[in-house]
Amino acid sequence: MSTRAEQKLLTRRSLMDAALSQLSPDRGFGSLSLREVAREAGIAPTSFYRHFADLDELGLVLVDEGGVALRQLMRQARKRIARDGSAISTSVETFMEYLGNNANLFRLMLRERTGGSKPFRTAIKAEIDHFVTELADDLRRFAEEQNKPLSDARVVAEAMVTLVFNQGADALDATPKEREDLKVKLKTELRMILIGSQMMARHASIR
Amino acid sequence: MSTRAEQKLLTRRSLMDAALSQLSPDRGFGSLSLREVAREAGIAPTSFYRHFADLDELGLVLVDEGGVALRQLMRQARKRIARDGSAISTSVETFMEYLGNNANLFRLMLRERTGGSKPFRTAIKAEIDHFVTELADDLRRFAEEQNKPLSDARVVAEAMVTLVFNQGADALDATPKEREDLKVKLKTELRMILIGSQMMARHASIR
DNA sequence: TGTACATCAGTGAACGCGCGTTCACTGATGTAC
DNA sequence: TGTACATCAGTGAACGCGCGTTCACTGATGTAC
Repeated sequence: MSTRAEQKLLTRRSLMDAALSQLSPDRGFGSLSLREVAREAGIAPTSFYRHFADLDELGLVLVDEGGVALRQLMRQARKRIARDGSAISTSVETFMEYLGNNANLFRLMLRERTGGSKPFRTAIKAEIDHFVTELADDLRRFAEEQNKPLSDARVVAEAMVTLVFNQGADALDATPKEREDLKVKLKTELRMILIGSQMMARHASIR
Repeated sequence: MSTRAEQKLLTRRSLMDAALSQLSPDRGFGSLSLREVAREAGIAPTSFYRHFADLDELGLVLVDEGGVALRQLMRQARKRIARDGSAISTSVETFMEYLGNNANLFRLMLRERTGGSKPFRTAIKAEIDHFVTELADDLRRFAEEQNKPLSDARVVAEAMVTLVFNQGADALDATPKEREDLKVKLKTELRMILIGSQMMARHASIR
């Protein structure tokens, strides 16, 4: 690749990192300004337009990155579960680890999921939907392997993802100690759903 | 009450309603402007200061109103459950009804819970925490009446509230048909948690 | 009840500020021959 | 390899805009006597 093109990619990266770095518990993507992001990235405001049509376009690229992170997370979790067993505990640990390493990326996904503009919400919903679908598949496979049938695997997956994401949002702003408590709570919640779903499947098949 | 004081309260109400009316799936409280709200309320921007120190102060009053709505909701649900039974189904129906009648008030509570400024998040968390505590009490009482012990009633209540609020946020932007599907899904999720918690309590007491 | 004064919700002009966006430009990098 | 030209990432000045906030004001309502 040529020097000029490489440099351009680096600047683009700076802009994306600058946007991410300005996110915080107090500030959502919607409160960023183009000039602020350019300033943080160390370029003139006008140069922003060499890379993105507007802030939203940059944001959508970040959402894509968030989706990639989610898929990595899922792969990692599967690998660890295959090795260590204990699906729920391992998944929660893996999720929290990813959360810590990509705090602002997840902040974006967690917050704009409800707060952002239409294209944002749509894009994030698509990423999460994909995640839910994969999780539902895993749950069905697990259920079959262990011969413990599940009722409404997709609903189970959705509920789990909702709980994980919400506790995740809380964990982002929590102290390490609180974070441990959140993990314990989250594992309990997921276990309840799983057991409940298994019981419902049993009763349904008896009747 | 004097005419002047009455008029002042009416204007104050107009400002709060104006702020609420500007909320939408696309626009959070953070994107409102004082001038916009004053315009919508039909007064000069400068008159705003006769009623609130700034927009955040108005927002916090709205959060208080949201808390009142939540407590009403809970009372209403209890009354109906006492009459109709079917705690989960009745609660979900009552919640969705309230959601429809106070859409923007709930939008505020649901969104600023994660997206807003510190005082906002704190205020909303306090309201939700209160709600969770009451729900946990109800769950324990129910469990005792029916002689079906529950494990971790508070965790159950938190999980339920998280799921209800999240589906609620989705329901706000959904068509009536989608809303019915959401209700069914939500009831299934709540049942899973309840059954799961009962099973966990049984196993814990056996051991 | 009538009068003189106090209160205060609402006003309109004015301010400085950061914003997004346009434009014509510069000068280093890349390309054709 | 050397030269002439093309590309294009980054620039700085300039624009109009809506914003939050201040200020001295107005005039209807309220109060004291």
